[in-house]
Amino acid sequence: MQELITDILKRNQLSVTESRRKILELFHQSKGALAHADIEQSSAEHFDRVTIYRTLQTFVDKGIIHTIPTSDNSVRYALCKDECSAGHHHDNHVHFICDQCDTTYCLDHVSVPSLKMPNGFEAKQTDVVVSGICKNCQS
Amino acid sequence: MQELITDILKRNQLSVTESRRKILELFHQSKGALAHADIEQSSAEHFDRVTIYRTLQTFVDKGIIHTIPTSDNSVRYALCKDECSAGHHHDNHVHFICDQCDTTYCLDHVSVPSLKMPNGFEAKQTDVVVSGICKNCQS
DNA sequence: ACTATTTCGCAACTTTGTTGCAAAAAAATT
DNA sequence: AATTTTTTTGCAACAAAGTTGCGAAATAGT
Repeated sequence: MQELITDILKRNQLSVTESRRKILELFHQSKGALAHADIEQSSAEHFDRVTIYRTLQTFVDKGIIHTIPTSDNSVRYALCKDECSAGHHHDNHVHFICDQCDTTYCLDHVSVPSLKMPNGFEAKQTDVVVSGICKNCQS
Repeated sequence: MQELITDILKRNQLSVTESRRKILELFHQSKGALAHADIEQSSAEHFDRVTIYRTLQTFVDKGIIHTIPTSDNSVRYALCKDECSAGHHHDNHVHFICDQCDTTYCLDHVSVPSLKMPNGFEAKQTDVVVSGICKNCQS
């Protein structure tokens, strides 16, 4: 695991620091997306708030993670797939947010349908966020 | 115009106050969605920040406006269509945000496709936000 | 091992959103 | 139309979220 993490950082020309390794590891351990607060409250480790903000921004810039638009407008981040590269995200999959446990999933195998835009509108990116009950919360 | 505004407020059992009339009027004058800051910086009128927050929340509760999920996670509001009622929004249309002028449109005639969820996931609501170039920014 | 560069953590600050409460305005009542 | 009741407003104070500058510390390059 440690080697994978270090490798990802190096591939993206980032200095391998403890904060970056630990935060990236959190993403790899987590099933769903993480918010800034999730990382800050990570009991194992204490990270400075500013360091978290800067690390997340760096990862987004490098295409390691991407932000997920949520209906309650809170910022969440999830790992990108391999196709993403610096400055160029290809996250055309659907996101799912559970109403009960609030976990955010990337549904990699549900792809975004292409929609016909009205005259004059040119679509460049489509974000789809589905909410409902996830597989762990089904009674 | 004033009568329409007053009528909407009365239909929703809201006291007709100056702030509510003016803010609701802003929405009716605007082509796109409005953020809190747009209303606060409305040159014509000065509203207290707190009043704006509370008025927007009231309008959302009554089904007069709805929030739009954006990829940059800023909160925007737009007028609901007639079918919306208190506590029960029916905004299953697609939203469009222009990369250039940042205007947010409700594409009322583009409906949200239904997607097949993976086993165990139960979809309750689907939000679609398309970004690109709007009809006013085409060169 | 030493030097140059990058990153971190602290402090201070800005922006965004919330809560309690007295004053003002709107609605209901007489 | 005047008075009472209810609702809403605006202020202050606070809480949360995010940003910036800068010296100290850690990482990378030689």
